[in-house]
Amino acid sequence: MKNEAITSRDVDFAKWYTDVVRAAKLADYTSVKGCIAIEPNGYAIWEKIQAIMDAKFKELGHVNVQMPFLIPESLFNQEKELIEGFAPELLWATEAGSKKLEERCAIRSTSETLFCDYYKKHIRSYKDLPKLYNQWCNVFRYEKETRPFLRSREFLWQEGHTVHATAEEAERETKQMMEVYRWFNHEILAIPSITGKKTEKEKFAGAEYTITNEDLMYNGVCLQDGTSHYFGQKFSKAYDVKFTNKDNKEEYAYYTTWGKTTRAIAAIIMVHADDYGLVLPPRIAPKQVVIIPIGQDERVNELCNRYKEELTQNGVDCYIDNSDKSPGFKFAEAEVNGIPIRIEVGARDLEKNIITIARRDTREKMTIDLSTDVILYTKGLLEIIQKDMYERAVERRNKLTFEAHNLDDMEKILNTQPGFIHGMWCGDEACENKIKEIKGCKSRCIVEDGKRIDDKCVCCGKEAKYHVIWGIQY
RNA sequence: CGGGAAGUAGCACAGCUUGGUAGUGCACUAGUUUUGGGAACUAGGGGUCGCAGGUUCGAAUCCUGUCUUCCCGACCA
Repeated sequence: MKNEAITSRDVDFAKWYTDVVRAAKLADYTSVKGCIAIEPNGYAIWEKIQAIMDAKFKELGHVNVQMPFLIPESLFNQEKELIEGFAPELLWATEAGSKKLEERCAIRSTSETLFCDYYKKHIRSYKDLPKLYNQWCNVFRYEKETRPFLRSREFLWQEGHTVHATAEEAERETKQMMEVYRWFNHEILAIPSITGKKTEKEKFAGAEYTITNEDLMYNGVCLQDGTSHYFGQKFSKAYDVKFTNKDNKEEYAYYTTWGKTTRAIAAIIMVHADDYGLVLPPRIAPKQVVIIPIGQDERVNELCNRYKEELTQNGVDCYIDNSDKSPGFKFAEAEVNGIPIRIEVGARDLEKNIITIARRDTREKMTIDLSTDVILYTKGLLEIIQKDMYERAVERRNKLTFEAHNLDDMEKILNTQPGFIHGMWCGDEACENKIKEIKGCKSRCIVEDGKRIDDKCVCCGKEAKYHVIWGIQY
C-alpha cells in the first residue's frame, strides 16, 4: 500500500523529498531557520558514513583534530579570494552579554584559515611533513533557501586539511581523497557518481583546482557530493606556512583540502528512495534486517531470537520489532524507514515450515524453507540488493545522460528532461555564462576520458578544448 | 528585495459567507479484545483560535493595524 504521507515522486519531486525525510524520521525542522534537528534515524546513517570514511582516512594515515568554532576576522582577511567567496554567507559573532569580543569572529564556514594558522606554528622542517589532519564538525553558511540535508545553514561534514613538502605529493593526495569519495559513493552508497575537475568559474574560492563528485538525482538534477581541492602554495603564502626543505632552503608548503557533508544523505534519498519511503543500500543501512514476529507464539519468538543472535554473530545489523503494533504497521514502518530486508516469522508459515522474507528495494516477498540456511541466504541477499541498487542507479543515470552539439540541443534537452549533458567547450567563461541563461544550467565537471563528442564548442562553435558535463544543480 | 498563500490542540484541517457552549481526523493516556500490509471498542487528557486595537450585550467569525511562516524569481556543500 502506498504511503499516504508521501507525495508521489513523479507528481511533485520537491515535496516528495521532504515527505520522505519526515516520514522516515530522518530530520525535522526547528525554530531556527535552516537548522534542522537530525533525528535518530538520520543520525544513525551519518554515524555509519562517519565510521566507514573515518576508517578509510585512518588507513591512509590521517588523524583527527578539532579546531575552533570561531574565526577572527583578521585571520579570514588574509586570503582575499576566500573572504570574497564566503563573505555573503558568513555569520558574525561580536559580543557576549554586555562585553564586546576581543575581535569580531566568523562562525566557521570552512576552516582553511584555522588550519593554516595552526600549521604555521608547527611546521619547521620538511621532516614535519606531511601533516594529514581531518576534522568532523559542524559549519554555518547563511543560505536563503534551505532544505533538510540538501542545503541547510548549519550542516555536518568532515574537512581534511593536509600540507606537503612537494607539489607532486600534494596533488597525489588531492586525487587520492577524491578516489576515496568516488569509492564511497559507488561501493557504499550505490551511487554512480561522475568525477572530474571543476572549471575556473566553479572551483572553490582560492583553490588552484577542484575535483568533484557529481551525482545525478532521480529527477535529473545534479548534486555536488564530495570535493577535493588542490591549493598549491596559495594559502601557505597568504598564511605564511613555510618549512626548510632538504636543500636547507625556505619553501612554502603545498596544501590540500577535501570534504564531504550530510548532503550525502540527501543524495541517498534522491537516488534510491521511492513513493513508499526511504530505501537504504545495505552497506550504509544502520539496521540491515528487521525481524517481525507475527502473533503470540512461543515457537515464533524462539525462532526470532535465534535469527537475531545468529545474524548478529555474522556481522549483520538487525533487530526484532517487538513493539505492540500490528504486523501491518510494522511492515509499513520498516518499509518507510528503508530497512533492506524484512524477515516475517508467523505461526501460519511455520506450520508449512517456511518463513517470509521481503526485500525493500523491489518490494518482493519470498518464502523460504526452514531447512535452508537463513543466515547465509540473508547475507547473500544483502549483497544482491546492494548490487541491484547500484545497477538500477547506473541505468537511471545513463537514461538521463545526453549529448549536445549546439545551444539548440542544450535548450531542447533542458526543456524536456534535464540530466547529465555532455557537451564540448572552448574554455571561455563567456560561453559558460551564456549556457547558464538556459534554466541556470552550469558546468558540472570536465571529464578527462579523452572522448571527444564534437570538435566545436557547444556554445560558440569555436574549437573545443574540454569535454564537459553540464546540468542543473541543487 | 519583488509576486502568491497561510496562521484554530503535537500534526493535518473544518468552523468564518449569515457573530451566540471550541469541533473533526491522526497522535497521546488507561483498560479489554486483537495480531499475515498502517487493528477494534470503551473511557480520558489536551485550546488565552498568531498578536494588538476597534465595532458589539456578545468576536475564531466583522474592521484596522501588526508579526510570523511557507511557496516562486538573483547566490550556494
